[in-house]
Amino acid sequence: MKDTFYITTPIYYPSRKFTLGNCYTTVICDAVARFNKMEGRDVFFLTGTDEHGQKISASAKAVGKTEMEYLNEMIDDAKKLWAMLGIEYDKFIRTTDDYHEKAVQKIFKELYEKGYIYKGAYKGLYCIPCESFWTESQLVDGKCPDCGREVIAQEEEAYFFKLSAFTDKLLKLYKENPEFLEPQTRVNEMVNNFLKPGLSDVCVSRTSVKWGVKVDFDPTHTIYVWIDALFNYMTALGFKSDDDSLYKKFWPADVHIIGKEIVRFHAIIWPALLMALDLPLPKRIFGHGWMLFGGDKLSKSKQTGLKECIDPRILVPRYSADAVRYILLREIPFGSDGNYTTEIFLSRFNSDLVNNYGNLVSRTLSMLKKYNSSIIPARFEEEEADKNLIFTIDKEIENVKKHMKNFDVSKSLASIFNIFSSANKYIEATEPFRLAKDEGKKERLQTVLRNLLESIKVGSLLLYPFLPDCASKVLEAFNINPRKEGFKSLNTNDLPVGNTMGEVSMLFPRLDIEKELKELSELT
RNA sequence: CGCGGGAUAGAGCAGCUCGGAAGCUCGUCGGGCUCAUAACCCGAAGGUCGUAGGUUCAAAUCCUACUCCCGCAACCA
Repeated sequence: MKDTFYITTPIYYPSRKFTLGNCYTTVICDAVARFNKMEGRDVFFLTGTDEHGQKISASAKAVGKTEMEYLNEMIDDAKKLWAMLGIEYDKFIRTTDDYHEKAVQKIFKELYEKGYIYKGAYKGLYCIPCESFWTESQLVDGKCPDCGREVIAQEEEAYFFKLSAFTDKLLKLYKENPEFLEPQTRVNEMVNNFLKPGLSDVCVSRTSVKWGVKVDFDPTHTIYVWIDALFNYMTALGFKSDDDSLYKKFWPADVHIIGKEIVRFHAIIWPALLMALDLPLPKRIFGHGWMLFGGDKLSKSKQTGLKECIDPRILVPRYSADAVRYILLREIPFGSDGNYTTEIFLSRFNSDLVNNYGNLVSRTLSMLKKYNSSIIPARFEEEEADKNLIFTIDKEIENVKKHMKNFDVSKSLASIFNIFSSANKYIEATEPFRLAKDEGKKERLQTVLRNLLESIKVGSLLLYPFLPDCASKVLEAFNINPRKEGFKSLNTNDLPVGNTMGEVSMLFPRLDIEKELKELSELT
């Protein structure tokens, strides 16, 4: 039986249109999912939306729509966005899906029956006109952050989950499984901030929130976010439904990729809930950093008023999905934050995609056509420069595999582009354009061309999970279908001698950065 | 003394675990090449490695104190 690989994005909250930040997480997952498919695993890639809670009701109301009308439009937009970016998910779960709601009710009841959920009182600061509870820190000048009116201390009946019972078990989990939560710095944060002081029980139902899943044995209560949202990772596979074959096949998840702001819920509440039900825990949780825009996190409320044009709905049609995927995957270092500006985006586009990769493909195929009628040549005697190139390629293949085990997409891309860069240097070292002028150097010329083709083939295969469109285009010229063949040709010596190479049209057009900056600023 | 991360060339970063001649990418300047999308290759300039002390033959790296920036701080999606 094939290895399985189950990977998830968080379920995003559609209270506003999705941002480049949401795209970041999703594109990482897509690249990791595709990479694992290429390595031959049976992959299941889940994404979706968290559709309950007060804010959804409020957002719907603000535009004069019912919750479902509003949500359907948002989800439609989200799915279009994922299609635009080439996201190939296997399932899109919505927490308003019928099967999910039913499963959540069963899970809630089971936790209650096992004694992990009990009834208590939720105390908070309440704004009567907004019907919302706020915490001390959320208040603006001591008033409701939404409407600016006075809040009053109030309490309501609520169910609580006995999170406090899991402090030691979680400490043990982190200690025994250093891979469970990464990067390591997130573990320190969790341990120092939450586990060492001891966990408190968390509120898992509300009577004041109406838009959500009802507690079936106590319908004045709505199940609050934790249990509703976190269990999507299992209900999406049919957990607690009539057909749980996917659940049996894929759970536990190989990795939940999440943003660092929700590490706490995934690394503390989620495993505790699963422990309470004696269910297997996800194998790994990876909390990535943020894409910063001029030093700020792109919160949904800050979308407007930015100088940069950061709307993927504008950037993708203008520069291609691959270009946007590239900047997202390349610019943010492993696990920490990274800066985004339009200049960085455009300059990486030109220097990496156009000059390094695009131009390498273009100059190589042009020489092959001129000097060898586009026919794939054989290798003859190997020289020092050839050995160095092949050595670099073999080394980088291993590096990419190693980095991808740790979800380090940025370093993986750096390794891949090092192959292209080495190939460009190899051209200078071997000067095939000069060899072509000397009849006696025909074999040498063929060897050089062959090595260049192998470099491009290997680099493009590795690149496919990250930039599927341009890589497919190049691989097509080699008559390779990555979807079918995976990494079968991931070596430097299997191109069939005598086959004719296909043509590759320009992969990325060179951009005039000044002009683009000007035009983009006019769009915003 | 709440917790964590950061401060290294004009910009963005690596190096710090296990001290031993300061590195990468982009930008700038000079040169080369001509197969290529004015691209590619080579070279150069540019840094008191946040500040002040300490340990050491030797500190970006270890220790102490301090300054500044960022995130988190419990029901925030």
